[in-house]
Order: sequence, then structure tokens, then C-alpha cells
Amino acid sequence: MTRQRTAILTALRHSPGHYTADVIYEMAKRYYPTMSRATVYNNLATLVEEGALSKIVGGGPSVIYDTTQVPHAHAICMKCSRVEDLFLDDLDDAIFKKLGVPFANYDLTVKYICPSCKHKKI
Amino acid sequence: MTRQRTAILTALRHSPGHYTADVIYEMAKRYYPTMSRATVYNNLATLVEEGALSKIVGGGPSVIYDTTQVPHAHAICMKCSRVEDLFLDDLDDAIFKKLGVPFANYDLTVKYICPSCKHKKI
DNA sequence: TTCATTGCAAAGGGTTTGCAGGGCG
DNA sequence: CGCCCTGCAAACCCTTTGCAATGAA
Repeated sequence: MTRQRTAILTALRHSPGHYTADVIYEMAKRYYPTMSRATVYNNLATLVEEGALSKIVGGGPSVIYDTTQVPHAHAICMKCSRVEDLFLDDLDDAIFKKLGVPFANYDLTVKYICPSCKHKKI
Repeated sequence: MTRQRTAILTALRHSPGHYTADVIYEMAKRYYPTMSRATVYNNLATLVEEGALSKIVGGGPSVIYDTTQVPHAHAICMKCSRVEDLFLDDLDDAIFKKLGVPFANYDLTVKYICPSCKHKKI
């Protein structure tokens, strides 16, 4: 538990949400200005392994990290890239039934146009 | 409809499955040896847009393309990276009910250890 | 003819790595 | 005291891009 790691955790706890690694880097720098990018990537990887964060891939060029702890799905807007949490009931059971063996975790990302963007007709 | 594009389609039809862009590039070269990587990427993007292929992201550093046409989920082994198709019933409805608005498509990737790798205890 | 597509190579960009120095336990 | 973590920059690697030449319709 280093100071840098504490800074990352503090930043994330202070503003839960969906962020790219680079944004988290900027957020954490406010608590520990000399922090390096590599350290952020290291710690994010560890936090994902520990289950404290989840990765959202496929929503643009960079990975998005989600601070929500409960397993759930994501809906990402194809226009503004904003991520919405989506809690589906019984998905775990449904997967297990089909797969037949235990699984580590899942990534469910739904691509859509969010109401705000649809309204704007960008 | 260029010769290069025909070569890619022929290669994919000849061996349906889950491949990275690079593997598809190698496969297509057997039908059209002077094909360039950029052309493969171009055509894969077009085929995904048309719905003839689907992308699987998050299973390693490179995108995997799936020739299966019916919407479905994927289970990817964290050891050997092999992809298994997974057909879940009623997932579309469940997503729509929670989301409240129509969606373009979804990516559901389950991470697990496949029976073969579990057995090997690599 | 016309315009999208190809091919080549180089750029791009998020992420990872190598290694030396530092600090937690 | 030992060992993992940090920091910096360079390397990495898949993917995209720029632009001239090609060829499909």
C-alpha cells in the first residue's frame, strides 16, 4: 500500500464513475502530483485483478474503468461514449446454465444511442 | 466487389470460426497473394458494418472476428484464448426491458477456464 | 469515365516494459 | 534487510492513415 496507490484509491472513491486510464491518471495527480503513468497502469491492473474495478473494452480506443463493485452490464452510447450501468437479473445463472462450468466474470456491453444524443440528432 | 474482397470472403467461408485480423490476412493471402494488411482491415470493417462479421474485443491485445451470423455471446478461455459460442435465450428482451430504448447490438464475453485447460492445469 | 478500393510504408496512440533507485513492512 | 513498487522514457504492437495508382461498374 504505497502513497501512489492511496492517491488513486482516494481519487476514485471521491468521484465514482467510468473513466479512462488517462483520466484516472489526471485525477490521481491531484493527490500525488509526481505520479507516473506507468504506476497508474500498474495499479489499475492490480485493482482489476482484485475485483475492485472492472474494465470496459470496446468503447472506443482506450479501456474504461468502472468503479462499481457489483457485477453488471454496461450500455455505451455510440455518439458520446458515455457509459450507463445496467443491472440484469439472472444473467449469471443463465450463463452458467449454458456454459456448464464456472466462469471468472463477464463483460456485457450494449451499444446504443442514448436518449440525449438521439434527441440532439447530432 | 473486388478480387481482394472475394478472397477474404472465400477464405472465411472455407473455414468459419474466430480469427484475428492477422490470421485472416494470412488466410486470404492464399487466395490472393499480393493482398495488403490495410485492405484486410478495410474489408473487415466493412463486413462488420454490414453485419456479416462480429468483433470480439477484450480477448487479448487484438480484435477477434467471428463469422457466426446469429447474435450470440462468447466465452473466451483465459489460458488458451480459444473462443466458444454461447447462445443465450431472451437476452435481447432482457436488455431492452432494462434499457428502455432500442439498441444496436451487444457484446457479451464471458471469461473462464475451458475444460481442456482446467484439466491440463497449465 | 468515374470514383471507390488497393497497396505501401509510415504514423498513430494507448499500453507495456527495462532498469535503476526508493520505500514499505 | 529484502523485495516489491515507482518513475522515466523508450519500445511495442495492432491498427489507421495519406496518397498515388489501380480497376470495378
